[in-house]
Amino acid sequence: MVRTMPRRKAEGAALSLLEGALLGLLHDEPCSGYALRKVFQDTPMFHFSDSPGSIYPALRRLEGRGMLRSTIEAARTLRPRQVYRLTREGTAALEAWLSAPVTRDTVVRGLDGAMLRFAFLDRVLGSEATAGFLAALAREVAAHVAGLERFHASQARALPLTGRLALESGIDGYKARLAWARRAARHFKASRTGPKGEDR
Amino acid sequence: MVRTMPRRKAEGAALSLLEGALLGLLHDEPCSGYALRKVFQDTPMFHFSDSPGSIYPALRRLEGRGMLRSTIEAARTLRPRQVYRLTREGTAALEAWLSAPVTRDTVVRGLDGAMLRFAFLDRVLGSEATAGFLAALAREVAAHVAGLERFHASQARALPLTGRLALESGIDGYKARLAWARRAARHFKASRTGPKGEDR
DNA sequence: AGGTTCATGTAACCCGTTACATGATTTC
DNA sequence: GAAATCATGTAACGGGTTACATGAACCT
Repeated sequence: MVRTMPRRKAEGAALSLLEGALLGLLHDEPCSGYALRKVFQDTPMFHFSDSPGSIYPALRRLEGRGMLRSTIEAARTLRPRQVYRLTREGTAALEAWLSAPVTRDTVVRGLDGAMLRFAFLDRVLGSEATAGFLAALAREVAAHVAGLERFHASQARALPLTGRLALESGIDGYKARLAWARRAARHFKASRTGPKGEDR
Repeated sequence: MVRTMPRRKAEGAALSLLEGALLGLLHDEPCSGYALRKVFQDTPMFHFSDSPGSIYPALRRLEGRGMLRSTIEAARTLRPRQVYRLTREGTAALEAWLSAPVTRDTVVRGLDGAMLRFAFLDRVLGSEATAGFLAALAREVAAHVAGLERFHASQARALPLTGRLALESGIDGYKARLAWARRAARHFKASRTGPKGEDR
């Protein structure tokens, strides 16, 4: 009676943040799992676990899904490195992930995913798409801020002090992101470049 | 760098964010799983999944750990509500979770957990502890901002444009949180109250 | 010779999400 | 009497974290 449907395993094959980050980094340049780990270790921007238990399985999964191909390099040196590179499908998946529309949900679920996508956008999809992304992000963040402020206006006195302050903190954070998005849009337009094609 | 903590090896039984949120809400007032779900649904501050698949199992787990006790309030209406309330151990666990020191890790792992804890702090631990929390948070966030700015200064020109902008966005966000924490500390001191609740 | 870095993995657990499922009660 | 809401659950899955494990190479 339990249907055990194919789950949401549809063709979309949405990427997790970690998977998106891996594909994005590998788009910039092919490298080994260890090198990716290092990036996570000493890059303060996006904190994924730098432990092998997350990266290696994720790489395997992506390879299993046909998005990555790995070749063992440095065969002579007895310290083999397994270097991963994007396949066409991998590139397609990355592009799909990056071009997913910025919706209310993107904002509500926290901006981390949006910022991660942004960090890869121009090199994969070009400046046009990046500008569009920023515009959409600004729009949605502004809408969310408005919503939060409505909530604040109507509920503030019903909330306990710390609850109210915590809410205000959230509003402040989103406002900062909004200001940034607008500034980045200007800043970004200043240096228009075509989509860099480094693949192959 | 700094290794993370031994996690939940011992009886300490660290709480997940969801569990902390549930205990915090139930500390304010006992209620049913459905009511908690509603809170998650229409409170924009902290978005947990409002689906039953997360809340009910979590409540069960907490009950199994002796932190909650549930009573069925069906009475006349033939629609039984299972009302959860904190036990002494639950209160203790909540207090322990809230009094965990604010460390570098607290900040690096994203401020969501910190803000969630803050939202419950004064009603559980009183204003003294809340003030201390804000001070510690400001200290750690300031340190993290400094670290990010060092990284920015040294790496900015090595980063691609969007990468650099994303980093700056992160810095902006933390700065907003820092300003908030300092403001909240003042604001908060303005209305000192003793720890609310039945501890007297 | 011994510690650190390079480099890759496995095993177990936890738990959040999605989807499925049920049935009573209120509301239009 | 249909739709929405109240109210509670289970099954299955994915995947991130922790911890354990191995071994070569490099530096001192």
